[in-house]
Amino acid sequence: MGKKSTIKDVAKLSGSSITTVSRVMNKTDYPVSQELKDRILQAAKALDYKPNLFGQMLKRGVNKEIGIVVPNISNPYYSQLVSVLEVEFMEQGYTTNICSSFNDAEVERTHLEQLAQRQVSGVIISAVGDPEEIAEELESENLPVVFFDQDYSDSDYNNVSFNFYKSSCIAVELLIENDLTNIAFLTPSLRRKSRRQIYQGYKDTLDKHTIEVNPNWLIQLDKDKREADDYNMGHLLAKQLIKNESLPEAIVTVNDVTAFGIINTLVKSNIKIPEDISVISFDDIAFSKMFTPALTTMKQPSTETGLETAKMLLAQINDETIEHHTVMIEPELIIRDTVKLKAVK
Amino acid sequence: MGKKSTIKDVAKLSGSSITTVSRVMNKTDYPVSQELKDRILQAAKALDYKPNLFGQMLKRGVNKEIGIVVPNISNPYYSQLVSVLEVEFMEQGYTTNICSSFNDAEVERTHLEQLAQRQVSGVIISAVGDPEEIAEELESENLPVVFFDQDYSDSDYNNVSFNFYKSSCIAVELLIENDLTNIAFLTPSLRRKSRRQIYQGYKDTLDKHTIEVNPNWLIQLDKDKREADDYNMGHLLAKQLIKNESLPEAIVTVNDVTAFGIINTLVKSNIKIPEDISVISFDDIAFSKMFTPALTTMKQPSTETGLETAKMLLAQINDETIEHHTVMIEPELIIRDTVKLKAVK
DNA sequence: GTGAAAGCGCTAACAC
DNA sequence: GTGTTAGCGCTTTCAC
Repeated sequence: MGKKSTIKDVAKLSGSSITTVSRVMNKTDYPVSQELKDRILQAAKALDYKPNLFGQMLKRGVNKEIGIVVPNISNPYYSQLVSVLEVEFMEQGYTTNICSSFNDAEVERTHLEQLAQRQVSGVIISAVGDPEEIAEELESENLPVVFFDQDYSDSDYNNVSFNFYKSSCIAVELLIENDLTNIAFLTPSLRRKSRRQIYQGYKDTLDKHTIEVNPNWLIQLDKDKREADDYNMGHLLAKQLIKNESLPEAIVTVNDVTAFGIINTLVKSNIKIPEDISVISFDDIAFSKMFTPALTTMKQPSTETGLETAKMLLAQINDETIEHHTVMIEPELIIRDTVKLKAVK
Repeated sequence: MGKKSTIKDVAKLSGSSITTVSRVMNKTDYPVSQELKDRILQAAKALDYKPNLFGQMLKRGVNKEIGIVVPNISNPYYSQLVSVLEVEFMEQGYTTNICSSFNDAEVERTHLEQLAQRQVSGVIISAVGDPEEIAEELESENLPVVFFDQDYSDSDYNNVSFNFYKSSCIAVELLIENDLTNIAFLTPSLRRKSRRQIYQGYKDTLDKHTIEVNPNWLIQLDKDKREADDYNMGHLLAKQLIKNESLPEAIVTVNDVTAFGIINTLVKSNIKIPEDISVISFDDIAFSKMFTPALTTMKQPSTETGLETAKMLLAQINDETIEHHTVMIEPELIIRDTVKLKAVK
């Protein structure tokens, strides 16, 4: 009750030595007589002995713990993904340490430093700071790291990312196939690489079909607007769109929550979705199927992403390969009710 | 690069002793000549020295880390709340350790044991296992703990919970005020105490107005259905309701996601919300305002809950009071579009 | 089979 | 002001 019992207490109570207690507690295959083993186990139970982690770690120098750093755990995409990582690593006997950077490179640095101090076995990160710096820093500490979420496939990192470009092409193709060729692109900003990739897919696909892009149909918000609330971003974006004298037939936007904001604002202005305007976005969060009208979207499978990052990190830890890998997660088109499909003849 | 540098290395390089290095690195107000201090700091930087956490902890015996245990981080209510805790504790110089129990008491036990081993400073938990056992276990290790989410106000724990009963009364009063007196109660199950409290509020308020309760209007699902997916629960509940020859004027249900399932299913059967049936629920998650029709709901403020739990735990840690406290978070009625309001004359 | 003893990196009495 | 040293709880040679 008062003080925590230590290996010494167990040794004393069982009338043996700390060496043997250590051997028994760690279930090594070192030979210990059954009788002594029983006595020690019994003493340990009686004293409610639990090995002090810090004593162990200090000696062993390795910590079976994985650091996970994401921008914000309250974002459903990340919380879903982190949840996958939690069970995956638990099964492999690793503890997880989840940190939110709150989109602040400084906070991120602090977390990374703390993780290094704890001597975690590896780090999985959706970085907000400069990946180059992070990779260098971590690898100088011999910490395996895998990045996800952003596409660094042209650099030399361990990286699992999503094929934003292809995803965007598929989305726009769907629109065009259904005779929706007057297509707007709405985004809070084009700062993130993933968004630029989506935009590129949009442009290239339109080009491919020799469809002229109306320059009014690229709508971005002022860059000084805080990126905090995607829903509100969607609202602002839609209001801006409505100011035009004519409207597009379809809208491509960068994520589901922004799409919700756009659609709700449009509907309030008596614009019917998808009858008047079709909408397609990217993510497929859980709520997208509950939304009215149910969202047509390009699925970015968080489960698969989680599984792949975990697998990659574990490989790094176990095989100690220095080689870096990139895995690209492929999109899946989820057709629901926000894109007006051409009537089948 | 190769090995991590230790306090010894710094002492050697700076030509001083490990004691002084320790003193300088810990920024104690112990007097050290400016000149030596500079030399040490410089050496530390050159070697990229970071104190080994385990060495420190072993010596100090305290760990400025808080354990947070929730059923599932992927649930938006919890991820939101955990996010609040993260920033709150970060500001106080504590690290957080977030664990999901996945509604499994066994997993929860394991997490708690690990947290105890790490000698965290305290634990915040939304328990799935027996709180009595948990409290006893943790307090025998001198670990302050505060429970949230469930109402243990009649027991002697540190506890911040939500006034489910009052919340339910307010919800039902709103319905009655608007001449909606034929009210159904739909719930996945009545196993959790919080749900029984909501049910009790429903019954008592109806009683108070001497409104007869149609026994068909209490709908629960078979207890062997897994509680995993509230949305699907809502779907099942609504299907069951529709089987009746007549329909209620209003529905009370236990959380927003279940309400989404109910409403979408009703709408598919050409029942108009709120014209034909009004719906009110509990939570006010972020999506409730995005949903169509926007949900009328009793807000269970996760931010306030997070702030209160953090405050309570910090008080326990710092004041070392043994006294237990209970804080009740009060509900807030959020009127949106799912309850048909009586026309004002 | 078992245990004594060294030492992981650090802090804090205690000298000087 | 500065350094020596004991020891936190544990694992692991090494000797018996």
